Amino acid sequence: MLRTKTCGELNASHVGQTETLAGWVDKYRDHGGVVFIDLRDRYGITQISFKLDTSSDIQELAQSLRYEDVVQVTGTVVSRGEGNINPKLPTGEIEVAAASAKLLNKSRTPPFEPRGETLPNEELRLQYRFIDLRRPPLQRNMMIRHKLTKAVRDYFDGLEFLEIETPILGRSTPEGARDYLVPSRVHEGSFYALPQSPQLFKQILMVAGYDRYYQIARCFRDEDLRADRQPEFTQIDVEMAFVELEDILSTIDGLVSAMHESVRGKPLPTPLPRYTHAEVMEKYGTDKPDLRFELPISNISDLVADSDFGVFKNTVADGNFVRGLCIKEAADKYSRRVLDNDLKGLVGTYGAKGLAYFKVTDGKLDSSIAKFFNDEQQQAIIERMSGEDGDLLVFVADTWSVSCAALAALRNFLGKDLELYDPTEINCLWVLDFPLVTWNEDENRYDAEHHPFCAVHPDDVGYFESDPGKIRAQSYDLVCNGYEAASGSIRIHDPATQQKIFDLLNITPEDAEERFGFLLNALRYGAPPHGGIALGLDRWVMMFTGGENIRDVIAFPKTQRASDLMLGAPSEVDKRQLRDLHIKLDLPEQS
RNA sequence: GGGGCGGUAGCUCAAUUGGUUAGAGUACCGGACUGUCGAUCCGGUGGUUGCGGGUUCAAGUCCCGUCCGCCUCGCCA
Repeated sequence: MLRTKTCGELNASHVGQTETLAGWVDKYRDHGGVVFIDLRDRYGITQISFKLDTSSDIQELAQSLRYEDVVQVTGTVVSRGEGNINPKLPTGEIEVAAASAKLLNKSRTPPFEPRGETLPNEELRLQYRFIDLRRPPLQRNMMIRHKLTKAVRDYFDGLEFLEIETPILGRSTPEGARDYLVPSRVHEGSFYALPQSPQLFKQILMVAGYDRYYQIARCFRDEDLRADRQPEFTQIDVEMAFVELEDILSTIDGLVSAMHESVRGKPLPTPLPRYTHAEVMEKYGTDKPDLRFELPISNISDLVADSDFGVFKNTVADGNFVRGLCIKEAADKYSRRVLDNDLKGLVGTYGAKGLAYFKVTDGKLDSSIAKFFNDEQQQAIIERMSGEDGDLLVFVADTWSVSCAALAALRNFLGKDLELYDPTEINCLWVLDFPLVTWNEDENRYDAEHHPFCAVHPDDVGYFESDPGKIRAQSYDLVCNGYEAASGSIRIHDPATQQKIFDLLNITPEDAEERFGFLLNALRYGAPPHGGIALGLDRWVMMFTGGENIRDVIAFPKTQRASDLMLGAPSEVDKRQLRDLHIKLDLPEQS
């Protein structure tokens, strides 16, 4: 070893010992006769002092050290003594008085310094990811990620789950997200697809008798990116046989609690609260509400159907909805300009045509449109929304889905802007009873809400012919801090029911055989009842680190246009490679 | 595909209504300094203002196009 200790572990108890450290120059302070180097590794920072009269041959080296040089230092651990202690460092009571030192590697002047408080733009950080990753905040994120995955493995190991890997080179299925394709050299003109998830494999593992499976699985989806979405990401993938919905939920309750304990030192209270899909859509306008704060949506459609305010009245008459939020003590928080521009603009991105608002003043509504509502209507609205003087009431009048999307977005904005919650809290809830299918207006057919292998709620089997939109699925989402943090379902385990679903989704038996034949075939050979779930590991790490960006919890993430700025990927390839694959490019004309 | 924000020294930023030689901090280079920890002090180097056009006596600034990064709508079974 080139070191005897790390830069984070020396303290007053080591005084007098001779130790060797190795690390990066985090900071240098050259006083002529004495040079101080803050030596950094991922364990911490230790100050090295070079007294230049003691040994002249290290003088030149000590004074030549610059940011990010890699050095090895041997010396005596000495107490810094009164007045020289640095309380900001865990190692601040001591320093290593260098007796000898060796430059292990000189660094070019780095484009930015890991210790800097102001970060350079993200383009540069991604290009020099190896320097960005030296920053203590990112190192901390990687450590939290490690802790979480270890907690996951320990938890499942304790329950006799097997960790089983599934292929990366798979087969394309037209449903769902766009696939990443890999051309086959051997099979001319054919392509593998990278897995969007190990969904079909894990079901087949159940048929194969591996009744408790998990995997920390890489998944790939060729869709546009977001702050919480990368083209390649990691799922904690779980499947269990001989279980019912309740068993999955309680297993995952335990997992999430164990994850929380591993990072935060204490378990989460379980069982985690449960809501129905209908309930959260009504109350929060989204299937992934952030319940670190309340701020519920109220529906006042019935109260304003007969008002003189045309917008509200006509909306209700068209069978649509007037819904809104009561923002406590916010009457003076947002100016008319902010309401009319910023907040209206916010709901506008979700299709809302306007944002109506009132202040509650002297027990009445106060705004330019208040005159269209009589006393009785005003009182009813205030009462419905539990309004009090000083509150701000805001409304969106639109279709159900637009009012949901707009108010959910507004609610999230307000929660953050008004600091309605503790940002370090981890708040989880289950959302149950999703609809099995949703009507696709464009394609004139039903689409699977979760995926086509999802079992039906036993009470709703009767709706297949009468009203498929009413069928509830045996599916469940785990929502955490407003993110979809896990999603799963009990699966269909007999081919006949599976075909019934395919019929509903307009997938013919021939289509089904073509696309999922291998699964259908497996189901015919003794498939046990089974179900599972997948957790988005990156998002969980992000929540536990308190971050809002998934790139900060992935060692080598991609940009919004899915490129790796460090690697320069994707890249063009050699003509010969294309020839081997029988691929000819047909690129759009460059202007 | 749509909307928004950004790109000026290695880095973080500034630059009035379009007007002198594009500045500051930091880094870097040289010098001074024996107790600093954002060390300090003195001096210096460093610019294709993302790229390409255009308007103008004059463009970092205005116009058109384009590239890159971020946020977002659509998209993500």
